[in-house]
Amino acid sequence: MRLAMSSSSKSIICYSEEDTELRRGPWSIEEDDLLGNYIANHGEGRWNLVAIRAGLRRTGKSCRLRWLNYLKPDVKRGNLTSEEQLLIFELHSKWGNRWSKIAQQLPGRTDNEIKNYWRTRIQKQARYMKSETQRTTGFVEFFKGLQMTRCLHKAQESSPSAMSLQDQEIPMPSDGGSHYSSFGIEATPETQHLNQHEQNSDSEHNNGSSISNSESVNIQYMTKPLGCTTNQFQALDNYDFGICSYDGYNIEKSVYDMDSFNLAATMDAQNLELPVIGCQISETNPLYMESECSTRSNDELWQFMNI
DNA sequence: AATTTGCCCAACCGCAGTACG
DNA sequence: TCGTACTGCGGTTGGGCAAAT
Repeated sequence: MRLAMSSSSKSIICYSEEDTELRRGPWSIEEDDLLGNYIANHGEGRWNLVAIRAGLRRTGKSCRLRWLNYLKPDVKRGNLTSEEQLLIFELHSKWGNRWSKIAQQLPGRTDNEIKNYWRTRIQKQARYMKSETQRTTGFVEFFKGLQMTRCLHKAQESSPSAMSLQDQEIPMPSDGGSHYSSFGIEATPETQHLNQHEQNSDSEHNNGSSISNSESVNIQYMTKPLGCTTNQFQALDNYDFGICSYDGYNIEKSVYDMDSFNLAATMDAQNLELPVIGCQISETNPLYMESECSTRSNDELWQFMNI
């Protein structure tokens, strides 16, 4: 009789040598060795056979998962870089929860890892949105920021030379709009309001477990387009992407208690019209976007509003 | 020092698509 | 064509750990 035991109580399984009961829970070093050695000699695939022939009391699915998420040599460890975070954000806005597809664009990162990463940000966002003061502004402002992001991308794609966001600078008010000046985004009343809102949220949340200022909306960073160099992302290291989990409205209500979030009323209050097709660039200021783009997010937003 | 809370991550589950006999 | 097995994917769970209380 052998006793297989891990720190997880659920994975304590007693079995005799002839016992065929499948093991569950965390993998032991011995199991990792068995699987790794087998795949090194025979290759991947036919996971049920792998499990049997490697002498593992695991399902094929379990073996596959362990290999792909942990044992595979090119699996990258450690925190996601700012570039990776931004790429995930962008790809998620394009593809939604297609984690495996997103993971393909991030060499060495697994879909599980990306999914976990995103989920933690979703949770942060859910709590953020639940905050009474955020309820009337946070989501809408964030959504507008997201739309500006996309507009900037589209504008860059359509006219890269004219849209050199790094080189151009639009004069901005000395306060209120300072968050947006570095990317030449015009400080609309909404953005100024947002800025004020950020300042308010500092005092409201910094002394508790709620989202800190570093997790609140900062369009300066959100609007950073893809394709920027590494050093241009340095600031991102100090800015968690928590707020970027704009899909927070997809969160299951029973889990995140989003019942109280009256988005429809919020939209009405903010005169945010949805959906608006297209992305237009102001003639007088090429860097100012008529800020609504038709996006998947809009579709989801409508779905959310229909809940 | 003890307890609670929140975050992170590994692993499991269920489902859908595909391959194959 | 149908049934079964296998594979891959996205959603979910629960334990470990550190920070907060």
